[in-house]
Amino acid sequence: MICDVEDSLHVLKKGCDELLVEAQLIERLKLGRPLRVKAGFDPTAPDLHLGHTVLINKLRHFQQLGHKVLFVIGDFTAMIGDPTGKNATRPALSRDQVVQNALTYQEQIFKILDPEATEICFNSSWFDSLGADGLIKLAAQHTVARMLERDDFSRRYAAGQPIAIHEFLYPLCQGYDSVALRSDVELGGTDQKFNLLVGRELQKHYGQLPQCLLTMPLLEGLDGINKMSKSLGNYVGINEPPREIFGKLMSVSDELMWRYYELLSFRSEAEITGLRAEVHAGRNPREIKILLAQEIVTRFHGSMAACSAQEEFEARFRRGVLPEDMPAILLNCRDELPIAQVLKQAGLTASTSESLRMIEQGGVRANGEKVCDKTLSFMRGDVVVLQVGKRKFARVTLS
RNA sequence: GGAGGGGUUCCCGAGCGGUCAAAGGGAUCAGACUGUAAAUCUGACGGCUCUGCCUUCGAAGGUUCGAAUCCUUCCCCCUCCA
Repeated sequence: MICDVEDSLHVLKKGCDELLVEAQLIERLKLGRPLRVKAGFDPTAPDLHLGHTVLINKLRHFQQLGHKVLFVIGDFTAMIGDPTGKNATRPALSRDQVVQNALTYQEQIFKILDPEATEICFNSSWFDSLGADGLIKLAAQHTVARMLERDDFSRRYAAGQPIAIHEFLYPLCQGYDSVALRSDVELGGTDQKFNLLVGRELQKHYGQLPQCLLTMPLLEGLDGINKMSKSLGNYVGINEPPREIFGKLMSVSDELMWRYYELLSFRSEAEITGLRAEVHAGRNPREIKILLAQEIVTRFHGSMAACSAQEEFEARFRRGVLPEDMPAILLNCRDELPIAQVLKQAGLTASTSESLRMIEQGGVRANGEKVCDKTLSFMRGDVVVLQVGKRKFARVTLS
């Protein structure tokens, strides 16, 4: 199972941003035992998105080399929230919610990871018993000056933005996870480097061999600028319906597509280089994007789903065909209801004002016909297929 | 504890008594075009019983014919000094 050290290292370093400290990792690989590879996830957002999978794919590499994955669910640290400039303490999740979210995680990560070589841990299990005195001892292991080295803190400090004291606890607690788990390696995004390093420091303080760290590049979201995150709404969730995943991936810019290939595709570097060459030679990037969308949908939903997602995409956006399964909405009305109301009540627009705007802009269709008359009304008993923009549909029945 | 600066519509950010539902940018949405939910261009972007009405500029009061803009109190943030 445990392969040649040099080969292992090559696989593990592929696509990674930084490996610290390489020499130490080599030493550990030479020990020939399965390494304890840690990665932490925040249970407040149980829906994993493609950004998370960059890391999970790397965990998979470790498993393929015979190592053990410690999948940490940060139910304790979630109360703090990783400092991101928002100084609001997140509400504590109930035990039930955390367990529920953890189950969702499992279901999702085991589409990539091997359950046999994965241990799921909740960090509340060691923090609950740490106590206030333990926390103070932990906090005594680090200084404010060191803490302010973190770029996020230093930037905010310099810009005169608030930093709440509890935010300092996050790196400490994440670091303490490594102590509690005696991790050999910790993975994280590049934005996690500071936290991962704190783990190393703390392990030394607690008399352990410091973990090695491996950072992975952050995946840009659909906008191509910010990192993929749920709160920014630029994400592709792996539990989303196949057609959504497919469509979102198709909406990525031609340039960003290559980034996604690098970080998400299981294709070899050679294959990807080949595809690039083809586009360079004149092949339509659209086709290459379809390949990517198919690969990703297949990974999470199977190849059947990928095929039908593609068919539907082509039908809808190239040929303008209405989708087969659109939400059926039943609205009550006394005798007649103006179209602006119908659109709002059917959830196709957020407000009547928006309905009217959409009509003005020519974005509304009723039974396939463009609606130009804002005063159009539907009568009780009418059944109408309404469309707003290219992506929102509903079959509305008035009763 | 003292002194000063600041809180504006989803975000950033102008406005500093009327012409302000509030410049500009970003995000978003719609349309055109296309190679796609790419790119580009155009437009929209508080709500409503929509040629008018209602609510919004940290909160509550007040001055005024009229306030995001002036005053008072309160809440919150930042900087410097202690």
